[in-house]
Amino acid sequence: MTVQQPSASPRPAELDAWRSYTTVHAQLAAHLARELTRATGLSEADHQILDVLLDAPGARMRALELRWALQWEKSRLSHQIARMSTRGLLERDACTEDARGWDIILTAAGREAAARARRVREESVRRFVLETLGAERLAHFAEAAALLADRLNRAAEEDPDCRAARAAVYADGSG
Amino acid sequence: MTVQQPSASPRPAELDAWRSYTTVHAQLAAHLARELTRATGLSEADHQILDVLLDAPGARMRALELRWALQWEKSRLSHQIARMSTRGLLERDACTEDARGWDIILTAAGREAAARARRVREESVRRFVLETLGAERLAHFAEAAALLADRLNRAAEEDPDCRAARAAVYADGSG
DNA sequence: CGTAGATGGTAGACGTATCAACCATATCTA
DNA sequence: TAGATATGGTTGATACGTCTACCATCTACG
Repeated sequence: MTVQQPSASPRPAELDAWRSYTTVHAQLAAHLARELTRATGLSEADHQILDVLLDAPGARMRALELRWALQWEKSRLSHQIARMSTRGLLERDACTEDARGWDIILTAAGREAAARARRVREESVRRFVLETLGAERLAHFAEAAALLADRLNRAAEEDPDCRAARAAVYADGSG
Repeated sequence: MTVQQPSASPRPAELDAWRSYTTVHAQLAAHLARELTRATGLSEADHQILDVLLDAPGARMRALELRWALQWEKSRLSHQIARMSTRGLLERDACTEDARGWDIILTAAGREAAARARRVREESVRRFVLETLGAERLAHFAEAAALLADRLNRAAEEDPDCRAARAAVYADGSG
């Protein structure tokens, strides 16, 4: 019979699932970012950098390592660090092992902001994500994320021009 | 005994799961956006607008409806529409039902770009997401997204100041 | 050694996202 | 009907992300 639908497209259900998923994800991310900003004055990007540095020995880390941890482009990191250091959250220091590189260090203010931001974010994630999905579903998410990370790494190998996923991705769930 | 770990924090596993998930999601999104841009010259934002309009009757829709569908802030949509109309992808037309509003219409070029972008994106999602996760796991994603959407709507009701999720969210999986 | 290529990081330009302030129209209420 | 308030949309400032080009240093290989 092949009933042709008037104007609606015959979109596969899977793609609709993907679309609704991405929409909700964007909203959730926006909401969490807004909560963070209201509570701490920090942007999402600020928080990500601070949070990684907070766990680094001596609150110090090479820019390169930061890039690996966050999977950011080098230009993005460079700009972000420049902005944050003018705000006194971190400092650059010469890197001994490679004269091209820099060590990034949390200032006292940065350390405090990082700790505060972490608390706020943990609270938000607990309240919005954990409570809603439960630990089990969240674990499924992480599992799926690991699969996708593998896929991205494979793509990066096949197409070296694709910088999206060049280094190993932090998604194996074991730190 | 209480063996205190040297410098590593006692982060709950769930929060690590969340972090690795968000990192991978960001990477995947970046990768898909890059594929789209390379193939069509369109940004992710362009694509989202075009894709919604493509299914609208007459390829015409009120800006307000676009905002609902995409869950964007009005300022964001306004800027984006301004940019896209200078590129000839869409046009504004007076709205008959409310003199404050505007109808947004795809131009011929916009319609073509929208169709092309949709094909490219579907290809990418199929190749990266569907193939990797499988339909079942993706359905779980959509299901989880629906839960999160409910949670966001609830938050929006409780706190009217939170514009993040004011209107109904497209996440019930049934269009 | 010395040169060629790769790599860490920076700089500027441009597109994009958010916030706050604003204008015009709509709606509600006295 | 008039005034108060809410709402659709625009504007400008600012922060953010990406791209391209670039500089300095490192590494390989002659």
